[in-house]
Amino acid sequence: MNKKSIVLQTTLELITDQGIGATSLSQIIKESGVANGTVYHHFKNKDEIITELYLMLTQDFGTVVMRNVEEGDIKKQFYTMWENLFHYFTSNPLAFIFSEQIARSTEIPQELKDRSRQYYKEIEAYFREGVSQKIFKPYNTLLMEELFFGNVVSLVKIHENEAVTLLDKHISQAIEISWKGFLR
Amino acid sequence: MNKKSIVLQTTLELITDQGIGATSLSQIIKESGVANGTVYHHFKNKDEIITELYLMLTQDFGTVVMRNVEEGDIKKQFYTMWENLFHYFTSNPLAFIFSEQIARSTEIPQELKDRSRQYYKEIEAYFREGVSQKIFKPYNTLLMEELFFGNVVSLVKIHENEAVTLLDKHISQAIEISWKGFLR
Amino acid sequence: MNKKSIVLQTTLELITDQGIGATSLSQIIKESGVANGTVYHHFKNKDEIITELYLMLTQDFGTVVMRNVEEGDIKKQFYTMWENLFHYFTSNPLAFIFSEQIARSTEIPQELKDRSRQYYKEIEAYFREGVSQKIFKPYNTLLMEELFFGNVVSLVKIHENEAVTLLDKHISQAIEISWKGFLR
Amino acid sequence: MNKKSIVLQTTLELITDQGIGATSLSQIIKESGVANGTVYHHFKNKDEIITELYLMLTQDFGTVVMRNVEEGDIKKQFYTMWENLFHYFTSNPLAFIFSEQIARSTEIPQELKDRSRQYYKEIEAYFREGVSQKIFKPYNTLLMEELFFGNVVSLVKIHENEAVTLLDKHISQAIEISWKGFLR
DNA sequence: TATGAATGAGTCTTCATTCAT
DNA sequence: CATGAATGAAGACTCATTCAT
Repeated sequence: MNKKSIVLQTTLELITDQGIGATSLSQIIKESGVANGTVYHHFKNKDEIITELYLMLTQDFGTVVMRNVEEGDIKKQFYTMWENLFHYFTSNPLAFIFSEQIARSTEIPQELKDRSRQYYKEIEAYFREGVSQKIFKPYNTLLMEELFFGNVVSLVKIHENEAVTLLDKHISQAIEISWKGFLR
Repeated sequence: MNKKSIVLQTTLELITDQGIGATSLSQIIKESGVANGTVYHHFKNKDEIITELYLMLTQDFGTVVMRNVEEGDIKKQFYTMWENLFHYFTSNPLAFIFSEQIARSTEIPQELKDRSRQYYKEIEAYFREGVSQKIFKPYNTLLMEELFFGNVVSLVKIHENEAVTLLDKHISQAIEISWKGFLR
Repeated sequence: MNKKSIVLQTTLELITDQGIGATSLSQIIKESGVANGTVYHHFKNKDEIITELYLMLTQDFGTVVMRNVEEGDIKKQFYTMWENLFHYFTSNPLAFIFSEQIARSTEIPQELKDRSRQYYKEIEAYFREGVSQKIFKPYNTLLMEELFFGNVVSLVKIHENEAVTLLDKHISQAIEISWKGFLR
Repeated sequence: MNKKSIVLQTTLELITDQGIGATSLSQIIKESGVANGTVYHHFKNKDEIITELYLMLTQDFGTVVMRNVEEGDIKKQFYTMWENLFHYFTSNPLAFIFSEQIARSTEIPQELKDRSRQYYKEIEAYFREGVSQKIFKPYNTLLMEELFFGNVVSLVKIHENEAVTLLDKHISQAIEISWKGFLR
């Protein structure tokens, strides 16, 4: 494992722990046991570490939502997509933090944000199909996407909250609530 | 307008603009035109400014959700609560930022967070009532609250997005989607 | 003597010794016994220290050349101006370094440079007068100024050179050479 | 063109642009596209690059002044020497920068400086001859050299100044002024 | 001959905070 | 109430240099 990977890994751990803003380069350096200059040999910037991490984490973001989504049953697809996104976020806490913290941040170049928004395209197509099949009511598509996404996020936040234990049935309930909202 | 108010006001503007983490005391001092020591005369800490601001903004947080919520019709209550929260957030962007950013922040004392979660109590009571009236399906109450809250947040985020213009019908659609999810 | 003056004085000494480029802020801090932040309380920048020093040193630059220059005898005026400039530079080594090092530097705002070039105006008027009195040959005025200035600089450089001792007669010789060049 | 030459060439360009002090090795490496270690393979030091460059540029320094200086007429020799030096500096801007910047710099070993001062010997001999021919007044020889040299430098500086266009007649005037100064 | 990973001292600067007035 | 001088730890980043390949 080379120094670059060590730096990335350390940064990932620190950020997951403390958030992006609270993580200083000095900390990354101290924690990773790598020399000051070594970091700057591999990364132009502190931001570049974040960016690279971001790309690493979100490169499969687009595909993950649609994984195992089989043609045909709209409802079944909904459940799969929902669970995909939920498990992606819970098993990649950093990806979650990133998508929540960075998505809106002005210090991330638009081009980068766009790349992570790619997956919306497929979700949008999904909702359009649901509407044309007369299963969903013809709501505004962007609205549907955002609410869908927001529902998953809500559940992930509950899951993150250490004071609460999330059971499978709660997940089922959440998906059910989410699903019912869009129906005719 | 006294110096203390000036500091608070300036801080509010800076934070709304840049977020909490990116706002330094030096910046507040420079922007407000108030002297270094004056800030420390009124506030023990940088954190105390944030805290005071937070309390100022959230003191009506609890009541706002339940404003004009008339006894009786569960559905009508739902719409009123939803709109209350939505308008509160859109007309108090800072309150929104706070509730989004601070919720997770480790630098805010639990006691403070709890205080802002006060209003949940009333929402919780509302959902319990809806369930007992057999209008809502008996989902987990915390789950219902969070999804309700998350739906409003989703719409506020769309509203914040400068590239999108949110029409009244979209708000209606969002509330409808939100409402339908909880039904039996 | 307040901290600001101490910083300026220390900087002056260090720069005279080592040149501008070789003088670091850390050095100034260590040498002056002033705290890190104190320097930045008084100066926005490292450059601002230099600039302030520059203005301090060059504010009398304009007047110094023409000091004690009595109306009438062109030749006598020449000798006075020459000696004025020479003594100014030798007794203000930093002013000399500045005018040599900074004059051309791109990091000094034009406005600042212009201010120090102010004194040229008076020298220019002098040469014009000498020409109209048919004492000087009608050379290009800018050329005369620059050569005059350059002659003084040459002598100052010899004076600075530790290996050489400059006698009064050498100064006289230099002025004489300088003077004769411009005659008809 | 081998890597060593590339490094030297790049360094030359950067220094001409920014001066010696402002030119870092990192910059040279970045600009030349040569690897880190490659530079250190060819040069022991950062200073060694400067030194080598300096020697490259100044190796003909001594001969250049005396080029085409024919035996006999002192005045004609003077004009030739003057023009030689002037054209050398204007066509080798870096050599000029070096001779101006390095002369004073403490980081250049005395031995190196001396080597560049070699050419003074010939000029010194020239002035001695002029004096013994009773054409020049018996001024101190070092003084004459420095003033002679300084005059050329003054003209080069005018030439460098982008705001001014230097005509042939100005050059003639400058040489004439310079020449007359030394006469009996 | 050429490469680039690795280093750590050093650079300028920002920050939250204290204290005497 | 209000000021601003003073502090020093910590921040991001640059630099010249070494070394294994």
